[in-house]
Amino acid sequence: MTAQRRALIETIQEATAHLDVASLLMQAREREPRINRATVYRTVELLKGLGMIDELDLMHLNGEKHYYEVKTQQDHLHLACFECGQIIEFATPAFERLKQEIAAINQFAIQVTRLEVGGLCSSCAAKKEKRLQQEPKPGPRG
Amino acid sequence: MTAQRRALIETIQEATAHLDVASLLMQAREREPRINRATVYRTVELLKGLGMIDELDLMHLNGEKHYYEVKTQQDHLHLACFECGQIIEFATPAFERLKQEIAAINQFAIQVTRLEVGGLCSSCAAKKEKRLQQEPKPGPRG
DNA sequence: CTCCAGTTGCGAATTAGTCGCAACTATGCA
DNA sequence: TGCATAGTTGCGACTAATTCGCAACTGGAG
Repeated sequence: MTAQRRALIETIQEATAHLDVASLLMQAREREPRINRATVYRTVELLKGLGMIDELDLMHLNGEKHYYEVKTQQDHLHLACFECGQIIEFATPAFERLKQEIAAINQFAIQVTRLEVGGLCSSCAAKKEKRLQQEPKPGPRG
Repeated sequence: MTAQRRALIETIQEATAHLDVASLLMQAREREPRINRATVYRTVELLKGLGMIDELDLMHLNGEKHYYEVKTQQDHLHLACFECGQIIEFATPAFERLKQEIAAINQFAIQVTRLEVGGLCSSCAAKKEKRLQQEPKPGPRG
C-alpha cells in the first residue's frame, strides 16, 4: 500500500461526482502530488479487478473517457439525459432479479454488470414537448 | 443517400458478427471501395441518432473500440466472458419490464439502453472450478 | 443541364490509454 | 536498525481510436 494508492482510493471514495482519469489524477494530486497518469490507469485497473470500483461510460456524453465509482452492495444503473447531461442513479430490486435470471438461464457467473440508459429527463422532455407545440412546422426549410 | 452510406448500412444489416469501425470499413469497401474511415465514423453517428443501430462496448474485452449492430424490436443484452471472450446475446421480458419501471419511476423518456454483463461463461467457470480443485494451494509463490 | 446543400476524402490533430525500463520504496527478516 | 527484494512508480515515447477543417465532389430537385 503506497501513498499514491491511498490517495487514489480516498479520492474515489470521497468523490461527490463521477470521476474520469484526468479529474481523478488532479484531485488525488491534492493529497499526494507525486502521482503520475500511468499510476492512475494501473491503480484503477487493479481496483476494478478486486471488485472495489465500477467503470462507467455514461453513454459517452462527454467523449470516450471512462468514469469510476466505488462499488456498492446493490448495483445501480445510470440514466443519462442527452439534452442536459444530467446523470440520474437508480436502484431497484427488479434489476437484482433480472441479474439472477440472466445468471440462471445462461449458466453465467456474473462478475460485473453495467446498465446505462440514454434519453430525456422529465424536465427536458417537457421542454421539448412545449417547443413542438410552439413550432408545429419545422418543415423542409428551417 | 450516397453509395457510401448504402454500402455501410447494408454491411451492418447483413453482418453476422459485431463490427467495429475497422472491420466495418474493410467489409463496406468490398461493396464500395471509395469509403474513408472518417465517413464510417460520421455515418455510424448518424445511424445511432436515427435509432437504426446500437453501439456496444462488449466490456472492452478487446481494447477501447466500439461495436455496432442493427437495432431490433426487442432490446437484448450482451454477456461477455472474461476468460474466452465469447459474447452471448440474451433477451427476456424481464428486461423490458425493468425498462418500463425505470421510465415510469424516473419519468425518463428512454431512447437507448445498454446492458452489458461481464463474468465467466458456463464452460470457463467449470474449467476454473476444476483448476482450483487440482491446485488447492496457489500460495504466495506461484 | 444546372445548382447547391449536404457529403466525402484527405491528412493532420487530438485524446485516451499502454508500454518498457530504470529508479524507488514498503515490507519482511536478520 | 539496516538490508534485500518484490512490487510499484515516473517518465516519455508510443499506439489506437476518434475528430476536425477544408476543398472537392455528388445526388437529386427544379
